[in-house]
Amino acid sequence: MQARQAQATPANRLPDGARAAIGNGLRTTPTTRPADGQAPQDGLDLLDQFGTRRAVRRGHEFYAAGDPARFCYRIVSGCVRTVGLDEDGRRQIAEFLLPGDLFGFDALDTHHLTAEALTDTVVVCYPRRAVEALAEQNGALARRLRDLTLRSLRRAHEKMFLLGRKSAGERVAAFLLEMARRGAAQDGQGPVALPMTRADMADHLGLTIETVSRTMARLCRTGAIAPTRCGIEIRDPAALARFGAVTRH
Amino acid sequence: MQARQAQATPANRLPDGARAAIGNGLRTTPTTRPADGQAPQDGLDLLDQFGTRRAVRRGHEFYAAGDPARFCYRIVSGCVRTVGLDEDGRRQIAEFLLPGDLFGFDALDTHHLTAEALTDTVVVCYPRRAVEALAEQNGALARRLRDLTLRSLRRAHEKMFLLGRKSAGERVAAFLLEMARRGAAQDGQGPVALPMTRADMADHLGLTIETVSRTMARLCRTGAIAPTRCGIEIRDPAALARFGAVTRH
DNA sequence: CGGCGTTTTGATGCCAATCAAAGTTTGTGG
DNA sequence: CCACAAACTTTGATTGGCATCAAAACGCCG
Repeated sequence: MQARQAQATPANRLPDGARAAIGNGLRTTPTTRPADGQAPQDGLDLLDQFGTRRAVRRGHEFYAAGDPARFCYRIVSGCVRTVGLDEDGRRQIAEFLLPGDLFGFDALDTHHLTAEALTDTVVVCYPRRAVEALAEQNGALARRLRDLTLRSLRRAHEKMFLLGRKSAGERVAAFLLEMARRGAAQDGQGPVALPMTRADMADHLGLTIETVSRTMARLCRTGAIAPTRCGIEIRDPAALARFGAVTRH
Repeated sequence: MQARQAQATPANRLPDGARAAIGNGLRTTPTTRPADGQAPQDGLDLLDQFGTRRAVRRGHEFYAAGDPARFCYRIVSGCVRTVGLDEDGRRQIAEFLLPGDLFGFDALDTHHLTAEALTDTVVVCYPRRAVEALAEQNGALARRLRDLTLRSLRRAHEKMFLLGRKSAGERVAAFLLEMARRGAAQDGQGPVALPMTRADMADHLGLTIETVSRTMARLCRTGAIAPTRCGIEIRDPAALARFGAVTRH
């Protein structure tokens, strides 16, 4: 795969907004969302008054499994992983979170996963007490929080399907397409930032690093994707979607 | 699929005209929980006034993936599975639900899984509109519903770990221990009902029927469990918990 | 440049899938 | 109540996909 495509750095080098402009000054000012005069339709807007900005360096954790759940977060920039670990050191990454995503809301009294910054990350941080208190009184917010959790649950079910029933090829292809979609990819084509390591992908997809690497190499050879400096570029979304389906069986 | 449908449409509306013919011989008495004078600490108690009893025969479905979410359910007796299916016919069973369990609450506008009765089942059935309306006004109920979903999410994450990182032996052992725990087993010993088929277990654990069967046979040979008429008996919970750990690697 | 962590690539092995068939249980109809 | 068909389960033989082991190539940062 080291075919090192010459055109590796065209003008469109910025698209991974995920990792652009991260570590600049961390203020702790009460955050207000991108100013817009619209009415607070989204119950989550209510939280903003309690939010404080916080920067976390790559590799550091927001909270660990078992910690009392004191804060919830919204990502401003950067990338986060939620990790489950077992006594043998086996790891399962539940989700990768990108700018705009919320995390830490999936807790009862304590967190059951660990949340770590994949890259230098800036978040808005909400005290859980405030969230709960507000939700108690405000139906819209409560509703919104439940929706959030329901969506998360739906994704988890899809992931269970992926892990239980899909081949390595399908898993990798599905993952790349998901990242493309979430990375605000235009029409499914174009560059996709992959700020995580192969080990992270492997632990997310229930595979080994070697299998992930081999599978991506194969995808490159078929021309469905091409490697870029810090991610890939999707050349043929349809081929990518078909992949695994052909390999399997 | 078998004929077994008494097309009678009783007094109360059935959820879905298409598949309406689910319940036969169903009374529609307003349900009250086992009478107890205690205050309604549990927000869910509020729902009882809206609940109606309904019987569904084995193999029939409560709702299908894609259906508008009109009802939620609590199991009185019987057993239910929530199923995800893909175009190739591959199946993933998200959960088995037992008496006392709730299901159908994990929906936004439509259900994304199918819910089917594993055995003849009796449920209490709550109109979703009523649930939502009540939750909008009642913070305790809203909170309770979110907790419910959060617990479900936590289980889903554990299942992702199981599917992504555990061996066949560990999966089967974990499943049996879980069923034992949920079946109100005394101290983890004793009989465990397994109302589902091997195919169901396989589709829940991301394995094949043959592998499930072989693994259980091995567990029987080691004396950790023993077969019973319609399930198993756990003879040695510790050995069961160790199983897979020794086999793996 | 040189050390180190990550990624790629290759060789080999093993667990679980697949293929196949016998054995058992369940349900149906005579 | 029995006979038979269909579905489910078990067991065996074989294959194959992914893990594991191993080492080279690459990229990063001091």
